[in-house]
Amino acid sequence: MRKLEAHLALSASDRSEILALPHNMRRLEAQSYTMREGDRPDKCAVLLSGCAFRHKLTGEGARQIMALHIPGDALDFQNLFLKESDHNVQMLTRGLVAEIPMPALEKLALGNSDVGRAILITTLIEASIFREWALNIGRRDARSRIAHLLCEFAYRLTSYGLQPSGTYELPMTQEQLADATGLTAVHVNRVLQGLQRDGLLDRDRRMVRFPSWERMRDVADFNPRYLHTRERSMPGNHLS
Amino acid sequence: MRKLEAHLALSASDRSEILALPHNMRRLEAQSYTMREGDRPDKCAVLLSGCAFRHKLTGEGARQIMALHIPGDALDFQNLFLKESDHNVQMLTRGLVAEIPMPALEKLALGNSDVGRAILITTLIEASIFREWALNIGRRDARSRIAHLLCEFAYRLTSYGLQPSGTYELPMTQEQLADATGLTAVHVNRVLQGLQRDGLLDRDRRMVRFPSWERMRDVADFNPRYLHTRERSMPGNHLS
DNA sequence: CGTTTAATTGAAAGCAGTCAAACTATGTGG
DNA sequence: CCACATAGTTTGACTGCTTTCAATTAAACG
Repeated sequence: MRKLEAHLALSASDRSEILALPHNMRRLEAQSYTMREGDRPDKCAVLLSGCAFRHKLTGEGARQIMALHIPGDALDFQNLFLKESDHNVQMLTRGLVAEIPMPALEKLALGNSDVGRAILITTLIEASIFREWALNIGRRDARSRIAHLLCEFAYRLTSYGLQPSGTYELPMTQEQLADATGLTAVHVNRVLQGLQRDGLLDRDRRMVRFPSWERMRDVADFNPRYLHTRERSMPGNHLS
Repeated sequence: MRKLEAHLALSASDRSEILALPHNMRRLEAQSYTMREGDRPDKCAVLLSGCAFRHKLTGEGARQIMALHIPGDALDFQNLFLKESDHNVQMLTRGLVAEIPMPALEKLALGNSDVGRAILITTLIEASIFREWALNIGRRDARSRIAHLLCEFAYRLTSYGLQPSGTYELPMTQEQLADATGLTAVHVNRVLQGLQRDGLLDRDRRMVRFPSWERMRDVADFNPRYLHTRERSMPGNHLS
């Protein structure tokens, strides 16, 4: 079920230990919070279906989204062992999560070195994504920023084998896209139209398609190295 | 020596295990690299003196700095267990580092759960800093961004007890400051002058002083929660 | 179907960037 | 110890990418 744990590091009977973790399922509506800044993290949600995002607010209320999450992602590894969450995690769509009590998870992380390593690696890859986003927001122009976000999402979806290839649904409003790229919704709209006009992007509602992955990758300045994807063959797609 | 390890979590005989790690000292010049994007990380540098910074480059060569490091920081926890570094770490000033072979460090991290927890917590706090920087770059104006950077550096210096209070040396050029805040050096210069004109900042070379910590904190929208500083009394300073 | 939410469009304003030159430290060699 | 070279800071004028503000249209929802 939560086998995504194992995706990042080899495991054997570790699987059973993970599956033996106490947990309870919860169905969540879009926009509902999994974690709020200031909360004491007492459980770790694992996304089984639906998408989520991670964000912070300035004192003036401006929002910055710093990560997107897809099914299989653990949402609260970032809060392990910390007393107080420093950011928010919210559902993008409705979905299903498994909530694991933090103490049980922490105990397993420390007790089983395979699991501990898998968790560390997962959190380090998340940190790598934060860094790439900082670069994206700080040093690329609007067009590249948005293209980069689209590429990352496409790549993560396909590399985890949930979708065949370059067409997918991006479950975000343009305002959320703006908050993820450090832009305004109005400008996101214009840039999206620009990409479309230049034949880099097809859109219909939330569905997006890249006529050419290579061209999109180039305008996005997208290099998947930072995702540290396992070097295993990725069947049925032409992404690289 | 590298007791900073222990700062973040209780340890006992763990200390000796850490001190027993094989390592060799190295004196590094300013600008020299500790780690380059694409490298296979085979050792972890721990900063004993001097400062360092972490950054990435876009395909066009623009640089984004995403973290600063002060003495006591381990520079390469972010690369533990990863095959290929996704970013660069470079010295800001000349300094001294202790290089620990990754395998030995990884072995200790997995074998000793106190050390493992300390390392996880440290990396999670670093991740939290990346998130705050994304917020800073994406959603604050130039003045707040720079003020925030100055506050973070001041706070981290004092909270680790290396400096008495609000006067310190920021060992960065304005160009580096620009790359850390997603601005240009020219604009950084103007904003710095603006802060000075408004009595928020005193400068002399690389020395900076805040006439009023509170006012600076306010323009910076600085809330140290994200640093997860241990809730212990911080003697001899008035920061909060 | 009416109501709310999201996407679009246009015009105007502004914050930050660009370019280029001048100035000031800092450092090195003679 | 001074002259030259280099790196970093400062200034001015101008440009432009993005934001703002407002209004309109389209889609989503119950």
